[in-house]
Amino acid sequence: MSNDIRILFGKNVRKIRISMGISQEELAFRCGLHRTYISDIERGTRNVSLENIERIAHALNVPPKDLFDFSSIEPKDDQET
Amino acid sequence: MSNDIRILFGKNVRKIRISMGISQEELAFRCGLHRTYISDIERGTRNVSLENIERIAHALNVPPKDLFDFSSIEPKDDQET
DNA sequence: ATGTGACTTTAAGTCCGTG
DNA sequence: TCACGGACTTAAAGTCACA
Repeated sequence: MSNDIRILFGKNVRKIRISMGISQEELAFRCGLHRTYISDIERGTRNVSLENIERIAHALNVPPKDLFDFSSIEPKDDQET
Repeated sequence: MSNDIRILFGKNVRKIRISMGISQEELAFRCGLHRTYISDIERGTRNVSLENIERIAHALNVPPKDLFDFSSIEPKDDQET
């Protein structure tokens, strides 16, 4: 079910934001984006475009591709229990 | 000058497409997107959003984050004059 | 087989609010 | 501090004709 790149992307944003210890509002401010928009993104309800991906990545101090690293969210079902 | 994520993204799409030996038209078909839209993306004139990023990545048989791996395009010579 | 300007439709992104 | 809705403006999606 890889349909939801929006969901995975949002989870990554949230995870990194939380790890930085900042609020959605603070992240929004650092991105120059709207408070409610960040909320939407984290909940996977928005189809974010390239330039905003970059802005968010920059505000989170990570390269954009880190926001697409879903390995820690969607573990490889490799059956390594 | 990391402003141009559109450019870098487009270059990656093109690079991978070429390496697959397919045309823009063929890629467009595999993505379910329009031929001219792919052309625009590769030239960096479009601000592509998440779902189309995923479609393109899928059509190119790479994970989305590969399209954000700019290391081979923007070599790291940290000479930021 | 691709680049490009123009165009219409759809969704991105803003801003007001409430619980 | 955040989820979420409604209404709004701007930009992305998607298509075309022609170079």
